[in-house]
Amino acid sequence: MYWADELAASVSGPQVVNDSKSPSGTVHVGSLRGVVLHDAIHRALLGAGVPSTFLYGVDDMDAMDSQAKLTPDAIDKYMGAPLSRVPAPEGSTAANYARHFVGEIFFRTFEPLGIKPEFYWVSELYAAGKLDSYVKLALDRADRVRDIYMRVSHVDRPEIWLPIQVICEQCGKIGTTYATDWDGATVAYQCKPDMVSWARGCGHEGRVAPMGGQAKLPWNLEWAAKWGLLGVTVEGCGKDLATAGGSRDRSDAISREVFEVEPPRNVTYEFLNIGGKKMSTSKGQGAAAHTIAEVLPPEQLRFLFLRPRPNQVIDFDPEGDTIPRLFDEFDRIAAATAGREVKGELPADHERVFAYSLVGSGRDVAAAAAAFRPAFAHLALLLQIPGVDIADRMQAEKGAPLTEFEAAVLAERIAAARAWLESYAPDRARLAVRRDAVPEEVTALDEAQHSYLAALAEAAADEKPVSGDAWQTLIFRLATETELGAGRAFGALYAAFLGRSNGPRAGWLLASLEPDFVVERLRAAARA
RNA sequence: GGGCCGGUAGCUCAACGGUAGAGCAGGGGCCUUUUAAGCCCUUGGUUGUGGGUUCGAGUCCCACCCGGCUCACCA
Repeated sequence: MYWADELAASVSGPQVVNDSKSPSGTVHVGSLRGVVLHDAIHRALLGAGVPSTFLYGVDDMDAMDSQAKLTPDAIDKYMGAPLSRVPAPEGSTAANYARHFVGEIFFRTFEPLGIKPEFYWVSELYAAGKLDSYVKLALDRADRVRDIYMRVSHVDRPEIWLPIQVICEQCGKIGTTYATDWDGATVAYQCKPDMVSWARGCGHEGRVAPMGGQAKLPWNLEWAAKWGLLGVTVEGCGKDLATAGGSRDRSDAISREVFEVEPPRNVTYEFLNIGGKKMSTSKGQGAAAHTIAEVLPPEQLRFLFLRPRPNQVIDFDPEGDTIPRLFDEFDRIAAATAGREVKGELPADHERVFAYSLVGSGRDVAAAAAAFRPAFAHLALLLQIPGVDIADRMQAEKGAPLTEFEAAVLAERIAAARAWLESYAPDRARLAVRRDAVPEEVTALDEAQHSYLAALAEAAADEKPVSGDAWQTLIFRLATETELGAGRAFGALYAAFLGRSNGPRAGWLLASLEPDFVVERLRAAARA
């Protein structure tokens, strides 16, 4: 059984699925894995008749700790401040930094994927006082928290340490304060200049009631507090958090022992690597979620994450064959789901994988599976040939007019193929006329082919064919006259202009180039 | 050091415990005005190593070797 269905079959009662994101930097594709997985869980629950709510929270009370996106003068002022209080980058209309990066950019990728969670912002939960009871519990039971840190993770907190992070009343930073002395209503705190290396505190000291948004719980406690407050029953997390003695273990223990709430079911998921290496935000290119979304239509993007098991690493190399292969594999699974015979082995639950990859849970899976889908690589090549009516060609391939759905798929794939050709496609997928020089592949041609090129050059100079048809006729006529044969004649042409052994309909290709260039190249290639 | 994932054809990968497969690459074949941007055929394997469970193991268990990521400060 598919893992999400298995999970759905094993729970009882209404479920609350939660996922969250700390918005401190650019959001890359890997971040989408959790989103898609949680959506699949949510859909599996609903499909099994289990009432389910899907929540998505933004941890925007976290301290700003990435200066990559700040201007130099803003670094000093805002590093260490809660993300909800850091201004958005210049030019953005968003209310703050978190709203900009998550609200304006990341969330935009959700909708096309058919993912519609209920969004919430943690800073608002604090401001509304909804987490106050958890803050109080954590402070009252600080000794238990310290014990858990020690026992679960071997992290030693001094006795005066308190599980609370106060926002400095003077400089507004949260990453630089150290709180002590909980008296049941207020804590003392110091805003330390050297608390952390990445931000400088102002030195202010004071007492404050850590309620109503004046302070936040440290990460592990905040996580557990959200579970309690929102009644979360299922929440997966990346393997970095799920490691033994790591974040998840600490939060689970805090949930049970400090807040006395059973933690949610976990689904640990692996990372997505780019070209075998871990994703690097600094490298930028190819990693940002919204960039990949341009090259992969929603169904393929969902499929990317749903085809492998959650705990399997995904290697995504946009410059390799990952993208075309993803389309082909999707189409293969679709064909299998439609009951057609396919080559190769299928995953055990291919029809479930296919269904969950579709955008929108209400869709007719059988009809979607049976729909005509043009092969991605084929499309990418057709796009590069001058004068091809793709819609026409596709209709001919299918043998019937495209349905509205199929036309939409086609449009989606054309856009994706264009984007792919522009940014990631390897040279061998690109059809480029070698304008600079005669391709060296020409030297591999035999004497008959060289004479053919010479003969064609002279015939072309003489007859000046203009249309694709005229060129095509000429090409064939000479191939026959010289007894070279069409195959080898075309091979010679492709070598001379493209440096490859095959290519698009040669007549139309040559007709799309300047006549002088064509004749000159034919002559040069004949001599090569 | 702990955790997770992987090691299967030359390459990239697939395979509810039930005859080890696909794509690409390689080899062979198929065009007289063209979906050769295609199609057909084909070579290729001691599934990292050693044990164990089983009628049966790529798959489950144990140990080990190699590689990758991750955690161990913060979130």
